Amino acid sequence: MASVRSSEESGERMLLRPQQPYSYEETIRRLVSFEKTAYRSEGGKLYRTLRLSKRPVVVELEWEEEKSALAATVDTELDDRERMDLERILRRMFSLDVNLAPFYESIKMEPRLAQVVEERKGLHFVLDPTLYECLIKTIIGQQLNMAFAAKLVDRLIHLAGERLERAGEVLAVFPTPEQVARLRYEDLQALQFNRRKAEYVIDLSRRIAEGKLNLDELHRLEDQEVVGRLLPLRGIGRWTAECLLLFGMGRPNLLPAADIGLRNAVRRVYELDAQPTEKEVRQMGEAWSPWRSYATFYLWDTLSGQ
DNA sequence: TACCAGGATATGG
DNA sequence: CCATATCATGGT
Repeated sequence: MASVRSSEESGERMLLRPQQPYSYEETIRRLVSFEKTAYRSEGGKLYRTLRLSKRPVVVELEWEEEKSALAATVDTELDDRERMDLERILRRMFSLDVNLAPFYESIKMEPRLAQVVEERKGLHFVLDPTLYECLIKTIIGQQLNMAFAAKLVDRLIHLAGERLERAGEVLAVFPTPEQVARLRYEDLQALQFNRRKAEYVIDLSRRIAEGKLNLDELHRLEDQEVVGRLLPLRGIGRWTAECLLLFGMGRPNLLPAADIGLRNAVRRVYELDAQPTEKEVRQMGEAWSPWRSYATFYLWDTLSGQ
């Protein structure tokens, strides 16, 4: 994909064309309502810090309507490797290469879900840039309402990550495992983490920092193998492992059937008298294969906002 | 006030 | 093996 160097500033800008159908508006709407921390939204532009191979940068994102492309701008000059890095990261994060046409075609058989999908045409997953970030954010989000969970994530980032300045504003970078490994449990308790959650987050980070756990190895495993590999770790249950497969890895056919949010959404969309059981959700979800992740994602989206 | 949040674990039966 | 309490806070 072409990247253009601006002559006026020292930064540069690249254009990334997504697989259609793609709705930047829908995708960002969900992101902004759900992720109060990692992204900063201002005047139609979105800011997010990302780690390239050697250094963190602030990336400014906006939709370029005439070219139907995502425009990414950084205020620093990138070398070839960083440029390729950034493009790869963004294409993956914003699911730019995921073709939803087959999903939309197959979902026509499910009228109620088809309605939900129709209202959100082009909505794509936004993945976390790293499996580590995804795992930590998911653990923090366990059991908590999303607003509070976002607050805790924000506090962790500002405590442990570097700070970058962009247009007079300070943005924190999601910390590395090494940075979190250096914290004490009490540091996170002071941020209103409960003791156990402070242990989950720090112990996991230490394990990774010490080289005893390599999350990137998970990429080559099947879904169920990934779950099996993660379950023995303290603080990671099935739900958390599945969230990693969804929001860290973008696996297409996951169904977190026990998830309380999904069950509430299914109840509403299918107008059931009672909250369906995990088993019932699993049975209904058979019909959504091999797009169960996206079906889940669209159902989750019915919960936020409205 | 009570109860639930896009859970996981420790403990007791 | 199953049931229940616990967590730390915000929203309803």
